[in-house]
Amino acid sequence: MTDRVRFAPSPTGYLHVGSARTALFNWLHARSTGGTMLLRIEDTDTERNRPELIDVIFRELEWLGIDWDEGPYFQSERAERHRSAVETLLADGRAYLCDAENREVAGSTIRDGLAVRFRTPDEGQVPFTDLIRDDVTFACAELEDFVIWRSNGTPTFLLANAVDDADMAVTHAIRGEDLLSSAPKVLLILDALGHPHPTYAHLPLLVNEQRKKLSKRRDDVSIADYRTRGFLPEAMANYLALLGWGPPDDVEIRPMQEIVSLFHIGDVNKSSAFFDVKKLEHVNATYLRGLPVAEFLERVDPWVTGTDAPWPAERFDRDVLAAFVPLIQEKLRLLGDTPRFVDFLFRKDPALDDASWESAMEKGPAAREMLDGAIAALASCPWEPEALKDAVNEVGEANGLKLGKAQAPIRVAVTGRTVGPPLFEAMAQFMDRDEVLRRLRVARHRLRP
RNA sequence: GCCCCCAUCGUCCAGCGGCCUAGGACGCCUCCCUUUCAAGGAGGUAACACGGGUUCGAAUCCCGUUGGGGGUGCCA
Repeated sequence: MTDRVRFAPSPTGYLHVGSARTALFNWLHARSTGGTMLLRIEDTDTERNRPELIDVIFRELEWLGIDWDEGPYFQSERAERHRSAVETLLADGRAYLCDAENREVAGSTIRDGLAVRFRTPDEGQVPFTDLIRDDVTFACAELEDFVIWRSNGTPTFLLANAVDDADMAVTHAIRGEDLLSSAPKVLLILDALGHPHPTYAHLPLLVNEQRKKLSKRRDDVSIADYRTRGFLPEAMANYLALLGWGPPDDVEIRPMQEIVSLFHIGDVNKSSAFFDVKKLEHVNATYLRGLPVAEFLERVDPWVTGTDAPWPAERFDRDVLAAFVPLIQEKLRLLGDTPRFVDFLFRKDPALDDASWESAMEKGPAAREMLDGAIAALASCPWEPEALKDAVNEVGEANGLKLGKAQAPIRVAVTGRTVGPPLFEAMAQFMDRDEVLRRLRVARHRLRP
């Protein structure tokens, strides 16, 4: 029999990085063992459910490249199974009805307005094997009688989880460590119902800089946010796979297919991991650099054709961008970095960056002389990168400046920023002489006298 | 409080009794390259929480201490 795993999110918020990592590790286990990945929506909490988020969660999983073989199943559609399991437990005396004050009420069938609690044994142990943590044991005496059925007529997570895992023949429950202490309760239900136990694997938690469990409320962790900031899904998934696990050969950035073939759930480590955006960015930059131009253009499209693009839509030229990409691709960390590297091509006037102007023009050396000199020199020199470079360099030398310093005022005048593409290539291949001269004059005018 | 889990560079990962004067990656620093920024190249910084055992030998096994985290809901 092949392994059957499930990712079982509850639709109470957007998919966040912790859940995505759990989904990914389930998926990795399924794909690396030839098993089956199920998707189950645990929507038993009618108070908190946000049904409109279900499709969003599906889309984020797909975006990450996480697919599933069965489902989605919805716990809310399995109420009869849950109810009959509770009736069985009630009839067997393994559970009891109780009122709002938690007082036991006589009766052996579910009744409106009453909750049902599982009667935990007074003594004994609940040992279980965890693929990541080895043997874990809880004493029954430590387990209070817990609610399995709410007074509003819905099952709790503990009951639904046990029944569904049994019905769906789930063999491996791979989930976050925050659920570790709920395992013995589920196991007790499974035993009382006569069902086998799945094997557990509790993943180390993802934590913030305070080493607290990542929380949707206080931490910026929505997968959607990372997507809109310009992270590539393959970079995101690759990085997520590195949290709690590492390849035996230390090659961290690699195709997911290779990770699948190297992954073993038992190799996952036990301690919590900090989600490090800096490293994520590095991974992303590496993937960005490796993208063929055509592919890059496709991926970056939302950032350059969207309404947020810092230029009038009618001035944007895809062919120009396509030709320009090789000049900047290796400089980007996020897709979202692209606009500010290319905006000067698609605007009438460059978007002047205050800090850049300040450093290159105000306190930078000899900005006036450089602009004046460049305006004169570039008026007649051959319009090609080397000639432009030589011309600017000559003006610089005349003012005692090396090229690095000399080009700064020109760069800011033409592109609006001190950081950008190779200047002379950009000018020679993507702008004409008149436009460059015009921008130099405009900048010079601002600098008067 | 009680229960459970965890403990190697700032961070992530490797290490599964000798190959460890602890390795890789991110970050940071220095230098080289250089038309900015990157990229690339060469270096550097930096860790086995502590105390006891076990063993010829411990980062690796055991116990304890300390520290951190999770749980303790008619949330999941």
